[in-house]
Amino acid sequence: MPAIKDVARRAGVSVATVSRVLNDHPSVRTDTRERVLAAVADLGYRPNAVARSLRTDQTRTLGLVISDVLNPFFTELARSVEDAARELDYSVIIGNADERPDLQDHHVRTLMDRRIDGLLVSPTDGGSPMMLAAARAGTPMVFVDRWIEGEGLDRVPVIRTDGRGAIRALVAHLCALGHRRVAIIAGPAATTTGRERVDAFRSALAEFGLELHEDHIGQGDFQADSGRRVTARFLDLPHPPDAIFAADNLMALGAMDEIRARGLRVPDGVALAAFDDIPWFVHTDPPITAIAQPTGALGHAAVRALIDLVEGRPAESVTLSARLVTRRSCGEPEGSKP
Amino acid sequence: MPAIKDVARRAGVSVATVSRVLNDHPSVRTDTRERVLAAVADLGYRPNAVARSLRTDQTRTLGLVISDVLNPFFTELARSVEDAARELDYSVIIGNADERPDLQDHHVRTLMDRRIDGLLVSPTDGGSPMMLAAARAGTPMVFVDRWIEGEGLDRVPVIRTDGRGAIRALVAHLCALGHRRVAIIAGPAATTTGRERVDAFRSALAEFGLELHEDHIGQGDFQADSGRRVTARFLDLPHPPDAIFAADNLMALGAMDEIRARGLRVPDGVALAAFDDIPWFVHTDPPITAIAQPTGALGHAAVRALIDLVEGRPAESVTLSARLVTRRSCGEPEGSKP
DNA sequence: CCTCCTTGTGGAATCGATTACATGGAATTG
DNA sequence: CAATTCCATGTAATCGATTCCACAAGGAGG
Repeated sequence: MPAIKDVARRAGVSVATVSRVLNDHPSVRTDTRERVLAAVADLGYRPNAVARSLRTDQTRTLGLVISDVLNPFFTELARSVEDAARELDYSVIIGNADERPDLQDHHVRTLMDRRIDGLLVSPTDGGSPMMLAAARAGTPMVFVDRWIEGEGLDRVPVIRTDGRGAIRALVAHLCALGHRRVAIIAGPAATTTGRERVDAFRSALAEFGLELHEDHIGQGDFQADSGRRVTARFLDLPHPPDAIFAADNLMALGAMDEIRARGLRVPDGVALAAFDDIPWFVHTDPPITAIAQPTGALGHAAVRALIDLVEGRPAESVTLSARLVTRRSCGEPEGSKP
Repeated sequence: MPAIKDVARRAGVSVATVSRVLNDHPSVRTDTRERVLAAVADLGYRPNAVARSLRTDQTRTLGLVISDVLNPFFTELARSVEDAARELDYSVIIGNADERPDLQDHHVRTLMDRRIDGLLVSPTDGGSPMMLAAARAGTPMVFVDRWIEGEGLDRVPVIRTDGRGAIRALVAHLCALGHRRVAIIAGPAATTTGRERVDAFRSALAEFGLELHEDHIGQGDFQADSGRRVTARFLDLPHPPDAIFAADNLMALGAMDEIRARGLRVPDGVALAAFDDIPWFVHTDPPITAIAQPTGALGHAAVRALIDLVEGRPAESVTLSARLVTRRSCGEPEGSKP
């Protein structure tokens, strides 16, 4: 693989001149520039990004650590992050934490070792030593979707969506359809989104004069299996709920599984709704009512904030709004009854 | 961020000694080693991977270029590749080509610029100049799932799954359930998997005395929308098929959509099956019969082959077998009739 | 006691780029 | 026409590691 000195030799100039041509520095005579460009083309030369990074102390690379690649919400997020970054000539390295704090730390560590310019994290868990270290070391850092608190982390912008409005709309929808005993499959209490969604749900219910009974809060871990388990517990209750809200898409799928395994139908046996909309919800039976996050906007905003930080500009937290997508899993949509 | 010379200063030794400790070279006195290690811990020093890569000419990084991150098959593949690589102390940088040759080339180029040690590709399209260049430059390279032909590419190992057996089983299953007019939603002819699946399907049908009519071959592009379009065309035929086989999961979803939009039911109105099994197929109505690839094994085998190449050992192509997962979308499973 | 080998360590070259500074020639100006 | 400025280019330092080579000290063997 040719290096800059090979190009220099072939063009009959010094490496400095080649470098100047490559970074289009103004003071290079046109004919020299052309000679260099010709040599570059002849040799198929491509600058070594490793060497360049060492010298300039920037990699034009962003790290993205997500909690679960297999969750369509996160792969959509990753995709939009990559799109946004590419437009600004940055690359993205994705690390999948698989909801495991140790893996999350592993990825943050290797990303830091690679001297990425900035870090985008959707943290799995509260206590991450490497992330604190990264923040303290002054690495530009932005949280997406979830965030954690900690010393030195209060300056980190958070790009997230506020589900309160949509959750309120969902509760209104459930009420309108006559559901009264509603339950929630919550996410891990260690995650902000886990806690928030329960809170929002509880207060929305209160507004409608309903109560969220302790028995009707199930602890899940954002994975399908936990949705199944929690739903089983709900359905075994002497007074089972008539509507279940899952705090993420995977747990909703698990819930659906369990409901169907018991020969119940959605929504007649029990209504179901989920946080995080995904393409597959259209195709399930029945299509699932869900709260959709503006994933694309989230990714773009996160990249913009991070690059602002990277390039020395201040960045601010952004909160977008989720919206309710009504389908048939809670009962017939309003307009469609005779 | 501390560099090796800071550690050296603090430990009162030269950088050479620090480097030796870090790479545990044997000839370092125990007490020196401890002094250095203490300095490393005190400063929270981490070696700069960029500098190390420049010097050693290896990045311990693999590139993975896939055709569509939003397709669960590929995200599962990416996940297993990352798992396998991590076990061998390699990182993975994923590039999403989005089924676009230009994006694929972009990713191959930036990965090469970063001097990754090896390249894993599931190519989108036949004519990729950068991939040919990479192969010619001697970059270790392995194809997964799909592959392309070309000068210099015949030495590239291919890690794939052979669907013939499973497709034969699927055809047998369809026949047993009384389907006779079967159709296929094919993938792009430019991809090997696109062509292969049609061929295998056609010859399996022939074995059972059935013919694959020209009208019953629809051209898709591995995206949901194309599945919908092709299915619409099938159902508008004077003699519409009574079973549809989609060459990938996304197109199957599109097909399901169209079928349902017309008020038809699966499998009574028309049977449906897909290549590539995904978790969601369990949850659709009805659950979809699919051909499952051993994705985890595929990823592991691909990484193993690539690292063999990287470390100078020879590597061979591997072909695994897919298997049929019978669910209810083609009719009641055999044993369940009274 | 001298030579030879081993062991532990430091000095300096090196990887491939970028960039401050030096330099020589042409152009501009008084 | 001499002095000054500017333009195009080259020389060399630098980034942070690894590693070859040199060298000093200490032990073994004759």
